[in-house]
Amino acid sequence: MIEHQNTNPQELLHSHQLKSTACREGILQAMLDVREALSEHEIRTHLSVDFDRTTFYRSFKTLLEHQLIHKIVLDPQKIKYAVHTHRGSEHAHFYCEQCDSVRCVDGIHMPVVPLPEGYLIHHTDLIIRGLCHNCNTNVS
Amino acid sequence: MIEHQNTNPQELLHSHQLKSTACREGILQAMLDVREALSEHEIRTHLSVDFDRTTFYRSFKTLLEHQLIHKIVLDPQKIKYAVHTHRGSEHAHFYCEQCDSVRCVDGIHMPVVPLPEGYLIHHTDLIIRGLCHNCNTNVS
DNA sequence: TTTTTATTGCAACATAGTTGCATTGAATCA
DNA sequence: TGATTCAATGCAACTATGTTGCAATAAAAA
Repeated sequence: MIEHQNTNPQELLHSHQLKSTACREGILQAMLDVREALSEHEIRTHLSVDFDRTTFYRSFKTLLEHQLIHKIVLDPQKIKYAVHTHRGSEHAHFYCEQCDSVRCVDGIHMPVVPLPEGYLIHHTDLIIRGLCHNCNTNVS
Repeated sequence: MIEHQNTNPQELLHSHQLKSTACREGILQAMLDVREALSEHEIRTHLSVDFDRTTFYRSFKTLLEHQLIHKIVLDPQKIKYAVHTHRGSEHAHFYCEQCDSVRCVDGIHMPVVPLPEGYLIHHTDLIIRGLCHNCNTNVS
């Protein structure tokens, strides 16, 4: 149930043949700490050191390419990143429209989509939008 | 199978109690002509008249709010819009990673997601990425 | 410890979208 | 038909999310 509990950023990076740099480590550490999908801004505020935006995005790109993290696109101005855990690569994401949190959702079998002849599927993204337990029950 | 064949932008707008303006009409006309989800740029090049970007985005916003169109977010820099047809509001989208086209996919039953107690679902987005028939069979 | 190669920071640029404010235009009223 | 009214438009400025080129720097290997 609990992923990467004993895994630190350095180990993660080295196991993927990636150099261990401050920015990459910071990004991974933030994600491992918070256990929710985080935006660039959220990661930035979580870190003590500051990095140039370019460095951040280059780190994201590297981590994405090597599948250490994945990206959840909620809106052009609302992007979140999360570490890849033991879950299958295909899983859904729940987005709470009130508290703005994104959580990975296990136990989903992606729908079998009846596409016309000749279509090839590479990947399927499933985003569920609504209210999380906390925001749904604590009605203001 | 063919939607909005005899529907023109003015009728669409009036039936939704919206003023018929040049920009709104243009956007809808482009979508009805092309029958694919279109980006702002694609709509812009399809139109003869030019509008300010602000006007475009305000028109999108209005059309979205009144559910005449819907938005498909593929990436922060890759956004498409499509007219709402007779399909149910919940349908999947197929994105071809080669030719960059987005098509609405019918006949999908959205997966029933086993969320923890207390969660409330408002909407589900399903995006399938891969190669369309044309790009898959016409291999270069 | 030196070398090599990848990472970093800076500047500049691109796309997608929003807000405030003055002006114009669409639809309604008389 | 013409005046009125409120919404839509255009402009300027700003935000978030990226990307690219280039020189300086740091990480890992020799």
